[in-house]
Amino acid sequence: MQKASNGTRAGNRPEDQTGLKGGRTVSRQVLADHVYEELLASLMDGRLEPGAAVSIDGTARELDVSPTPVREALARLEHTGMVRRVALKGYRVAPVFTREDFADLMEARLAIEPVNARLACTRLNPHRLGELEQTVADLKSAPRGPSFAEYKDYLEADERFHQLIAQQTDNQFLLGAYAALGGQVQRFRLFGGVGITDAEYAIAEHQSVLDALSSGDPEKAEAAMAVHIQKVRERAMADAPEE
Amino acid sequence: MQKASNGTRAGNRPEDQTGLKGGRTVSRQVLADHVYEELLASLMDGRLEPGAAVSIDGTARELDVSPTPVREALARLEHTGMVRRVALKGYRVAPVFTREDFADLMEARLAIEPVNARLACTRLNPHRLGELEQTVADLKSAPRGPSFAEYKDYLEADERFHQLIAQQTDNQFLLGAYAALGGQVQRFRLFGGVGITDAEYAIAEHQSVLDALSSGDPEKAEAAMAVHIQKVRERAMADAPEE
DNA sequence: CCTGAGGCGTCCCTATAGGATCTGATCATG
DNA sequence: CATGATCAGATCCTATAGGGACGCCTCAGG
Repeated sequence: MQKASNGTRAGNRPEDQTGLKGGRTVSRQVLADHVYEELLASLMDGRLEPGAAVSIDGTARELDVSPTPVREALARLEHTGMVRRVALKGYRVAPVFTREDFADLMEARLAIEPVNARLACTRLNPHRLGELEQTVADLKSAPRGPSFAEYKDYLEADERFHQLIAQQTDNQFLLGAYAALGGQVQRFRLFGGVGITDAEYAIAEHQSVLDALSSGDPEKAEAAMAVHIQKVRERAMADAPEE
Repeated sequence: MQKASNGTRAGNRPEDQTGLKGGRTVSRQVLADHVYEELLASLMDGRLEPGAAVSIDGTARELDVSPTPVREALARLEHTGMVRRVALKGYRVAPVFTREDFADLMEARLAIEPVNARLACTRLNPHRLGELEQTVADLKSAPRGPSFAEYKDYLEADERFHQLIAQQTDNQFLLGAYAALGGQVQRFRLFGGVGITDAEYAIAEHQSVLDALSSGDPEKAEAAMAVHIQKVRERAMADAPEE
C-alpha cells in the first residue's frame, strides 16, 4: 500500500542524473528505460524464473511507477524473446530451453559468430585487442564456485568476450544479430542446470580465438571461433540430464 | 476535431475477427497489435519516408485511437530498427541506407542465409517445396514496371522466397535473425533509388537455389544461396548513384 | 531592417479512471 | 464423485488528464 507515497511525482523530471554543472545531460532517460533495465537485470540474473508471470500492474506497484511505462518496457522486451505475451492474458518469462532449443541456438551462433571473428580480425586495433586480452585474463581469474554468485563474474567475462568481438565487426546488423542470441545464451546458462563444468576447456578455446585474432589471420580466427562453439555444443549436449 | 466521434468505443471488443461459429478465436488481437501492423505496413510500402517524424499523438489521431496503444506499438517497432527513438523527442523513421549500411546488411545476410538454405534442404518436405516453386513462378510472372505499384508483387515474391527458406530451417533463432534483416532489405529497396534492374539475373539465381534445394544436396543449396547474395551485392554496389 | 522576448500550440511522458476479460473458488446438480 | 454454472478479485487494455519542454510565430525595440 505504498501507493501515492510520493504524490508530487506527477511531473516528469528525468534530467537529473549527471550532476554536470551546466545541466547538459548526455543521454537523457525516461522512466520506461529505467523499468526496461530493471526487468532485464531481473531476467538475466535469475530473479525471474522461466514461466513466471510478469504482471504489468504488479511490476508497476513494485517499482512504484504507473503501469504505462511498464507496459512500454515489456513491449520492448517481448521482441528480445526473453518474455512472451498473450493478448489479454499478459506477459510470462519465456519457458526453459529444451534440448532442441539449445541445439538451434548453437546452430545460429555457429552461423554468426565465426563470421564476426573473421571481420573483427580485419578491423582490429590495439586498444580493442587489449580489452580482449583483459577479458580473457578476467575469465581465467574469475572464481568458479558452485553457487550463482560465485560464477557470475565468469559468465559476464565470457559474454563480454563475444560481445567485444561482435562490436569489433563494426557492423550494426551482425551486432544486432549477436545481441539477440547472446542474451539467450546468458539466460540459458542460468537455468540449463549444468553449472560451469567445462571452464578449463572453454578458457583454452577462448585463448586460441584470441591468439588467432592477434595473429591477424582472419581465416584462423573464423576457424577458431567455429571450433569453440562446436565444442560448447558438444559438451552441453553431453551432460544435460534434462528431458 | 473527430475526437469523441464514437464515444462508445471505450470498451474494447477485440474478439471479432474469425467468424468461427463457436466464438473460439484462435489468436485474439488488441488495438496495439493493429496499430503495429498498420505502422509496419506504412513503413514497408513507402508511405513513411526515412527521416520523417512519427508523432505519437499525431498517429493516434490519424488512426482514431488513444496514444497509449500507439506508444506500445512504436516501442516494439524500435527494436526492429525501422524507427529510432530519442528520449523526450519522439520517434523518427530510420534514415536512408548509406552505401556502407548496405554492404553491412549484405555481409550479415551472407552469414545467415546460406546456412538457412543448407538446413532447409535437410528438412524439406514436398509441400514446402511446392510453395517455393510457386513463389519462383510468381517471381517470373510478376510485372516489373517502373512505378512502385508495378513491382510491388515482385518484391513480395522475392521476400517470400527467402522467408520460406528461413521458416523451413525450423529454427526459431535463425528465423528471427532473418526476419530482422529481411525487413531492412525490403525497406532499402524502396528507397535505394535503383528499381528492379536485375530481375533476369536474380530470377535465374533464385531458380538455381530452388534447383539445389530440390536436388537434396545441402552443400549445393548453401553455395547457391551464397552466390545469389554475393551477386546481389555486386550488382547493387555497381549502380547506386547515391553518396 | 534586424533582433530578441513572450505567447501559443504541439509533443512527449506519466498518472489515473474505468470498462472488459481472465482465473480460481464456491456451489449446485446429475 | 464428477461436472458445470456463478461470482469475486485480479489483471489487461484503452482513454483521458495534466505537467513540462520545445519550436514557431508575432511583435516591440534598437
